[in-house]
Amino acid sequence: MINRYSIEMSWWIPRLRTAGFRVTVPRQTIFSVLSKTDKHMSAEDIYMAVHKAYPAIGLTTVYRTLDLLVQMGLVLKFDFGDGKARYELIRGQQEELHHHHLVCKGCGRIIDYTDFIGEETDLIEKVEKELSNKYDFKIDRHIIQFYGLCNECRDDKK
Amino acid sequence: MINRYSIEMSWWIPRLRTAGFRVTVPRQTIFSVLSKTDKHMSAEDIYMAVHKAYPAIGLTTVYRTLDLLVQMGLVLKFDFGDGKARYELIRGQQEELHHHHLVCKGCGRIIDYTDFIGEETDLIEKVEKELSNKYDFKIDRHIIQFYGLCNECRDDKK
DNA sequence: ACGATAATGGAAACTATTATCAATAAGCGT
DNA sequence: ACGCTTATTGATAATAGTTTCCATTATCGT
Repeated sequence: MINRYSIEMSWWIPRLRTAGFRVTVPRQTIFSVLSKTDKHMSAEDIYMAVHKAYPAIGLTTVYRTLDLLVQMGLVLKFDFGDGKARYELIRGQQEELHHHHLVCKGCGRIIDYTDFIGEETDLIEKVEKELSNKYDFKIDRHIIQFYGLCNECRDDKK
Repeated sequence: MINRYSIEMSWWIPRLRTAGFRVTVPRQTIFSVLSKTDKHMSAEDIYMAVHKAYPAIGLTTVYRTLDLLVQMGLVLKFDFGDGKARYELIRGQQEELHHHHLVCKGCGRIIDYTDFIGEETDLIEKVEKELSNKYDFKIDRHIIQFYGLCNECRDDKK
């Protein structure tokens, strides 16, 4: 199995160029890894995946590239309370792709849920508008997360 | 100014005792600091405040005591994305004390808001119930946070 | 193909937090 | 009030994730 994360032209490359950044092998590889998973990978996870295809790419570059992608609004960075950041490619702004997270405190499993997302979004928008006015904030992001124990982790404790 | 965080008998002490824990000077001091602020203090912040009254109390003990208070459900631990945990005493479970957070990514200012808290709580409960069933989770906690820039931090960038 | 300079990689630095362990002190029975 | 048992403490060292430094490399406009 060679080069599972192959490099190809894709929509985000012009965005990099337009913003004045260079299109490099590490950047393309990291983006490719993110685009091919539905997991919530840590920097280390991404580093290891990238490492398989291009062993020369360093962990530092992974961190830098993730920061860049976050700055550019192509990637979301999450904290699920286990001490390491997780990254997720934004695939679109359509409602059906937007989701929030349900996290198991036992095993760290993360579930993307979309149930009630419409209702949540409506309320979020309302609250966001109110808070923006009242506290004179420019709000650009929100977090909704649920924490608990999944069935397996619950059974273990019994 | 002596002993700003003085020690007195309070409601949480029986709870410690009942749970089999000893009531120590560090624990009382740390609790007292938390009970006298509306800030969202980090472990270091708390350590420094505690240090003024009792210089002998170490940072390790602050961390341990905070963990204990979190385990006992007396304190909430938050992460606002700046790499250090923040702690907040739970003052009651009444609706008017429950709140969520609005965080400035510029200066780190944190605003407790209660606007629409009722509506949020209703929706949260509904979603929580649905997710619990669908994914067989026992959910015990949720996070709702808004991130943005406050007026000052926004002006700086212009 | 050339050159300016953005980007990279490895090592060291940094930061928040946790583990170790001998010394201390809370709270029991007396 | 006095010991005694053992939970708790505090200083130090260790850990983990992330960032900084800086000499080397590689992108891309010319």
